[in-house]
Amino acid sequence: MGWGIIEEKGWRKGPWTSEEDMLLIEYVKQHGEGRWNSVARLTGLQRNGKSCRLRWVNYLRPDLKRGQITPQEESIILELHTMWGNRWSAIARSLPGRTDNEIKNYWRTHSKKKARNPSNTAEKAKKWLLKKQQFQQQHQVQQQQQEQLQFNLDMKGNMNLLDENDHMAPSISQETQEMVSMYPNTTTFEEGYFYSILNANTFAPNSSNDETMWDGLWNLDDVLNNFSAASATSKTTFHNLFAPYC
DNA sequence: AAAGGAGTCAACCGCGGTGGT
DNA sequence: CACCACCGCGGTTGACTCCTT
Repeated sequence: MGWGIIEEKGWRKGPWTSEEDMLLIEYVKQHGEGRWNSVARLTGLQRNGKSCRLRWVNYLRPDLKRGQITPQEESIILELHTMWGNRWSAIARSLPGRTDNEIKNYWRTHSKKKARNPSNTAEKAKKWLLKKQQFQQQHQVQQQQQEQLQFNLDMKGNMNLLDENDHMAPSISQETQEMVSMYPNTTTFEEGYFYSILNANTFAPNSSNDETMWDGLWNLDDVLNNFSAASATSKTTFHNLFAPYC
């Protein structure tokens, strides 16, 4: 690729030096982000606009988060990639402090691991979303029937009617009934479903001992971390993510 | 300890979109 | 409308580091 060389138009290529970084930071301080092609002219930096923008966006920006991707971020990346595919910049916008390049690299690294691993995360995610849809449909039917029941009760003013109508319980799947009845405090699909798999172990953990962090996402420990350990942030994040698609 | 392979990350390239002239 | 410059995005590459044998 020719690292550290001067190309024909006079632009430097390859790794950035600390001096170059300082020049670029100073430029952004004075002029703000953008107009990257002016950087060379105004600072004497021998880098083209593209290179400057990339360096700033991926490395020098002060709001960048350093360090490893957290399990929460990991779960968001997984879900968003399931929905949006390789739209790294869109995914990055949902993860403050992370860059598209970082997420892309992370995904590639972990998808390589997954390629060698027989368990299929994408399939699991699809199943998960499908179950969510089924749950929502069934829950909607249930709610409608409950509203109808309440309406009847109100009309007749007879509370005893409740018992008589018990046999008319909505015909939801056994799985969903369990989910709702066993975890009455759950108010969302995510909570109910993940609590349910804690018991039912729907996605049986892969027997391989060498599971990666990526696969670990679907293991119960992470389910607990993400949804049941009073992680309001996590729940809110998921609600925000899914709300536009519901 | 050394060599080779695997993993990680920064940076480049090409392409398409957008806005100005 | 056409052209051009700029910008942003996704794919890819290569250097460096870590791990395994």
